Amino acid sequence: MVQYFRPPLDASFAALSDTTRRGVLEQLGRSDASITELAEKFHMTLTGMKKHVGVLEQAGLVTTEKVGRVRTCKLGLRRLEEEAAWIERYRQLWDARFDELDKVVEELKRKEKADGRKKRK
Amino acid sequence: MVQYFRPPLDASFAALSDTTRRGVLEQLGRSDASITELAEKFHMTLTGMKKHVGVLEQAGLVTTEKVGRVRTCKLGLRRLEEEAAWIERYRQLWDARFDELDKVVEELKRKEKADGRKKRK
DNA sequence: TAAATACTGAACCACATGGTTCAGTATTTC
DNA sequence: GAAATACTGAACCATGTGGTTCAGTATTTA
Repeated sequence: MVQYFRPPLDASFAALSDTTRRGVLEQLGRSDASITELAEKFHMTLTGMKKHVGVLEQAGLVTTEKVGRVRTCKLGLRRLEEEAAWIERYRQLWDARFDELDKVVEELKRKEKADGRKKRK
Repeated sequence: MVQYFRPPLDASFAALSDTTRRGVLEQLGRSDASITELAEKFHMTLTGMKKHVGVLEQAGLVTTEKVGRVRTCKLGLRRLEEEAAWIERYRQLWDARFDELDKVVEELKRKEKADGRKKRK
């Protein structure tokens, strides 16, 4: 819970690596909610949900405000831009890498053919 | 390390939540590498790197093959499509949500003005 | 065949995670 | 003012994480 400092991408990807927390984000995308409401929706104790919200808050994905006895949770400022960008970059790398491998395979096939011809000659 | 079963998004986001592992993916995007090579590049013991590769492998992000005494690591089949899609969907939710809030704020401002006029009347 | 290389598995460490219960405190509500 | 509500913090639990060391095994190389 303390999590003194983690690179932001580490923290947000870690926050996203739990089904419940992704669900909470989706829920908050539809409407703000109190800890109690979230705990009920996700079949969990208040304390348990509070911890999840804490993780999301640390990652900048959620902000909360307590008014009276109710703490209301909303989406935070982080819009997953860096995360989307990292993944996009990776996908480009991946595509390039597999294209390259395809070329190598093609090259091998061509050589094989040439070899076959040589041998047959 | 065992990780019997985790929803795929859980596993891949968890795999991405570590700087070293993201680095390994970027490296493998440039060229395949042995465990030893990766361990050196990331200043870590062989055993330590082997664990990271294990996590990436479980998440489908890396595949490995051992030939002789060398285990070679390459990018796996998972291209982060579901991950990109989840994040994209979230960003749309986020935008919609904040547009909505903007409207609410506008509405409040308009009412305030109207109230002001009433009181002054 | 001896030595070097490359990995592997077990065991350990400190700390994080995802949950719980229990015992509060602060705020409403009746 | 008593009771209900909403949260909070501490403590606990089992398991996971990110690393290590140490003691192997298997494969090359000289």
